[in-house]
Amino acid sequence: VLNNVAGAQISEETRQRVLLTAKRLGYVPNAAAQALASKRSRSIALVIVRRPYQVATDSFLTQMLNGMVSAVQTYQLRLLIDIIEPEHQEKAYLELARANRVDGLILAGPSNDDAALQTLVEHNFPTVLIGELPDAPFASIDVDNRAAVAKAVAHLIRLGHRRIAFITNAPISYGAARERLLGYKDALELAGLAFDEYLVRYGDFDPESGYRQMKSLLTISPRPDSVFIASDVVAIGALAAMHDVGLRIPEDIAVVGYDDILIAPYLHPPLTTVHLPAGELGFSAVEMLVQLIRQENLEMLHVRHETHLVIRASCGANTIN
Amino acid sequence: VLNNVAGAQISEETRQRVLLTAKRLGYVPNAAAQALASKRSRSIALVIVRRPYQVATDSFLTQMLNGMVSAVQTYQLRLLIDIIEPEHQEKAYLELARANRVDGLILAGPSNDDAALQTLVEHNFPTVLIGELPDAPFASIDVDNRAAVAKAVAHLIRLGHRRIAFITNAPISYGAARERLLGYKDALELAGLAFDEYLVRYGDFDPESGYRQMKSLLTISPRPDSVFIASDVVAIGALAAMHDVGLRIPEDIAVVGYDDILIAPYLHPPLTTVHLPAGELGFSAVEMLVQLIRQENLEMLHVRHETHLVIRASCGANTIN
DNA sequence: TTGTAAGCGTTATCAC
DNA sequence: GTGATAACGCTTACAA
Repeated sequence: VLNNVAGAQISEETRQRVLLTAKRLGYVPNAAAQALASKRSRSIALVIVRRPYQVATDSFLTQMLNGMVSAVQTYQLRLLIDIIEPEHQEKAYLELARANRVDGLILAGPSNDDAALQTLVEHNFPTVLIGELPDAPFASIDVDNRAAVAKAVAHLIRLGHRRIAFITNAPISYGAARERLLGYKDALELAGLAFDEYLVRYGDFDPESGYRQMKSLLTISPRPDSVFIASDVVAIGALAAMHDVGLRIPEDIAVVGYDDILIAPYLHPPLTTVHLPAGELGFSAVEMLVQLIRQENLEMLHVRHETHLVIRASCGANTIN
Repeated sequence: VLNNVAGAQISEETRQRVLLTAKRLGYVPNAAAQALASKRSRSIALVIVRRPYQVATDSFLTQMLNGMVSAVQTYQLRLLIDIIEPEHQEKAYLELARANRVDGLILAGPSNDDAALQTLVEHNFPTVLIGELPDAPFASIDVDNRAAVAKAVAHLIRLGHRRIAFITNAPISYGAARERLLGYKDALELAGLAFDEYLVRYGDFDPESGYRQMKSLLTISPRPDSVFIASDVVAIGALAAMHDVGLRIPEDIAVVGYDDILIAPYLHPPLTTVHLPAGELGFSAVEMLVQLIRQENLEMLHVRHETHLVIRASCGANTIN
């Protein structure tokens, strides 16, 4: 009665009697016992492989988390969260899986060379990656980073910019950083502009890295006429660097970001940026994981969500994209 | 052997044999079984009572989360996270407790009139509140909001400001918002300045509310010469409103925020703000909860952390506090 | 120092 | 329709 089993062969009277008594007794099923007997913990884990302080600044992550929490609630699951440093990712999350503490895993930011991933595959443990990992046989959810950046950089070119600098969102060891850089190259090439390694800098998730790299870019002569920054959070630091030296945005230098975090419209100036559906990414990551757990067939092993460029004041002209 | 029991009366040889075989077999204890037998799930939950989108913008929350994750790792616990809308807070987290899914609860943002809190008390369930709740018999972790704001506003007064506006961090139904407003009044009173209800506006966690309330404040004539905003995130919106109408900060209007979120130094201009030790708050919330779970006596039922004013460009003169 | 058995609170299966 | 009983994989207490 309590579990609403499908093949219910129970008289309505008994049913009500059970329900009533359960309520009267304040009965709540014991989660551990359920998990033990059913071999399902009804919880999943979000594992973020990142330095903690880099998590703290990442409002994109928070938005994604919201989507996950929402999905988890609709599927009646619990969300466990773990943040582990890139160094000791060894088996940190393996224990979660092996101990059956969770039914599935959502991994954000692991790298290809992670040995633990291999173990996950061998045990056929339900896992969804945030961001694609080449050659990894995992379900993943992502956006087309390369195309999204190409489109945004093309916009800058269309506005007349020619010396377009680029700051990555993260070290180049991260797949997303590589993809975004490729998108930048694509756009340059398409416009017949030469790629200049010297206009590229490497951010590291936080504003401080953006500040530093932008300062470095500003020493170049002639100065870049615009800059694409592959993370809004990093862009916040870069903006500060430009303000520091009295540059006007976009008159002196145009800026385009990536992620469209919630404060992007409130920055000074409001930031033109590539919009990512953060919440939806989180939501569908959970959805995919649920299917995996239920052993249903996934229509798509790698889902890609749409992005679009949001034009605000930081890049000048209010052109339609 | 595996559990490293205290009264260990085991020959070193056997010990090694056990350890070795366990490793060879790839043995990992089943979490559910452990939880069932020991009546301890070794996990705790963080419950945030807030609209999801308001969580997404709140980088202060993220910083606190970091501290919690760190503490949870040192105590070998797991962290479950739940975000529930203020409306149906009814028993949402009660089930977590009653089902013994978690050993303890950290509650952020609940209000006094929450009936579920009462149940928690009755069942004597280990619970720590983020922020104090008057009359609630719960352990809590907080800062002295009132004194912190008073100090910051006093700083503005010392700089010569007289028409100091105030924007709350949240609706006044929140205790923290009330306390901070009281601190503002304290400072005014101490300086012999009249409190003017008309200079007070109510923020609502996000930048949009700050933008809106600041716009409203700017219609006042004569214009306020400064504004204290009881949340950096809300302040981001307020800054945008000031930029919109071409005000120079701090020349035309001085701004002081609250929280000292990680991007505060990178705002334009860098934001003077009350520093809260977000990570430490999170960390010690977990520590307190652990003591509660272990049934140890808490030295202090209500712990208050220190704050200090961080002077940056947004308030003008670079005075020592 | 080692071995044994009861019990934790469910689920799942099968007999009635 | 309903009731009984064996797992589930540990912890804990106690016997050897």
